[in-house]
Amino acid sequence: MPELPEVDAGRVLAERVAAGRRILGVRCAPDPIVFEDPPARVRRALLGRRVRGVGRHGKHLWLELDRRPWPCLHFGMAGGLETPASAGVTLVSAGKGSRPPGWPPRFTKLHLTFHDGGELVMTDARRLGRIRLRHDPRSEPPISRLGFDALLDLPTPARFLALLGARAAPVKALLLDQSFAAGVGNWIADEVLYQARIAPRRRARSLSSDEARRLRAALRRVIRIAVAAGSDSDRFPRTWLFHHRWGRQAGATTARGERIRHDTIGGRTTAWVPARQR
DNA sequence: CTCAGTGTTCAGTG
DNA sequence: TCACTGAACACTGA
Repeated sequence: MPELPEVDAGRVLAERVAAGRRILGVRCAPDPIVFEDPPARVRRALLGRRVRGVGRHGKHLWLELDRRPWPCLHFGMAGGLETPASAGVTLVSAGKGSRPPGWPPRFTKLHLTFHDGGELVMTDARRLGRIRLRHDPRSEPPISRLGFDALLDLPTPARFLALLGARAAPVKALLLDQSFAAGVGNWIADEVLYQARIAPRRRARSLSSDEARRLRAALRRVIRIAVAAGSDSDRFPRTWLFHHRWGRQAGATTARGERIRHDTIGGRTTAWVPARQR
């Protein structure tokens, strides 16, 4: 679930299910990797609290409770939020006390139940996600170390150009750097570079002001459209590289028939189109 | 059985 | 010291 649009979809889900509700049940999986704090402390912090709202910065999400500390969630490579409805399970005349099949889901790490019967679950099969308690998430690591939120705090074109000028890394690596733009992950970085027509190995400081302008515009467009689609990739425009990048060895091509190349840049598999990106 | 993957961290390098 | 790179982490699914 991890790039900004999917985390924001999680924020919307949590807002709908949890905001204004009191937490009546807390179940923590015995997982010392995902839980930064002992489950007992997490439980004590959450039980009986009312959820005031849900915050997000980049790929980090947190619940704002009526008392601190607050739980902060990061979803790693494979984590996510679910409710019985979002899990595709329908409650139809289930017997008293019975649970819908497949609920709670496999790989559940944190399971919250609310006074109105709602439920919220964080899952993480790969265990690269984290659950931590913070008194003021925005002012404490790791969230305090993040750069601008790619949806809510995009710098002005002039400021964006200045930020690029300070960096020698390949622009692909810079886009993945969360202390630069919080929320951008591997597919968004590739999509943005494709739409901006900039080659991923270009050094950030080598971009012209026009290229920087295109990069910023593409970043804003991709993030906004993906968020507006509720992170449902079936609703992303068919022209996006996203839909074509996976065709690996079969000789993948874009919707316009251009060859897609796969290289490792910034430590990640990078899909790009040499015919279009310079 | 092997390997890639919507991520982050940290040791090593220049 | 700063910046950047690549391996490590952990586990599923192709």
